[in-house]
Amino acid sequence: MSNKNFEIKLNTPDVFNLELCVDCGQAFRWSKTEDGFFTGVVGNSFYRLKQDGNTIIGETNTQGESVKILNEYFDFNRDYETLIKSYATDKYLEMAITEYKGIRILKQDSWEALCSFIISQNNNIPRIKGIVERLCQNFGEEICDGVYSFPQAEKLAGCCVEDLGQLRAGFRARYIIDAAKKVSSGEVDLKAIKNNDIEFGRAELMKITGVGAKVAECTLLYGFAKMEAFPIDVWVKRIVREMYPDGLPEIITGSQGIAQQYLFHWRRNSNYFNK
DNA sequence: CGCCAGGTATGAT
DNA sequence: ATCATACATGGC
Repeated sequence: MSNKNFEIKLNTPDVFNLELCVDCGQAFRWSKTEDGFFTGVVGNSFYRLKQDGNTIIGETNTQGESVKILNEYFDFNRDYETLIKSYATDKYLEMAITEYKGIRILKQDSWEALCSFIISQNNNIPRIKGIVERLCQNFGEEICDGVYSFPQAEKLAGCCVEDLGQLRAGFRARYIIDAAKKVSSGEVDLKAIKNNDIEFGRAELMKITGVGAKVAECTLLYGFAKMEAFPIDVWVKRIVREMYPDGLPEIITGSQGIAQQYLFHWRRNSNYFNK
């Protein structure tokens, strides 16, 4: 590919860790290469990124505003330093942050997030990535050599379950199609979800077969940047039961989703739990 | 091989 | 309303 190189200087490098951001179970299109770069697709652009202290070294296939796009994607204007300071008053959040500082909630495409988290249900992360990759390979547009965009809802709306057989998505295939049909027809209005409160979004998304409370929360958090969304999966269930039997700490109110990401990753990966 | 995975739909109490 | 079970597939 004909690469365009760029650099991003981070104002607060201590609250950004590229590897943690793209590999903490919130996005499924990034992978690490032998040379320490992370490759992935944002919108219709392919990126190769590497963090070196306060610098992100980048390459992309498209001419354009990569820096601006990634500033938005990584949500660099959000003040994580202040947030993390307030979280540190809670014992367990403090432990999670100490070990995994640098996690941020990415601002992903709404439809991609919805579709990805439909696929995520009762599934494991490596396999989710595989299904998403096959979905892109089979139904997306080739944006550079062997790299495909995430397919539009309109494209999938015309598919039947058999058409998705190659994905090996199992029982989730019909859910993907139902979502594609309802989103492309406007029966589920993603723009309206963006512009309305979270309760509206919950009700709207749960019109889709295969979207329950958990997938709806994930979509609202990762696909609509609604930081008050709080997905409860098996790991968060565990941590609530073990650490917060009497309720979550008050300080996370308004940014529960961010706290959730730290706790999720910590509970799932930390040796503190002697996994 | 068996248990489990960033759950949800469905049907039975 | 709450609870049990099936669900496709494959990671570990």
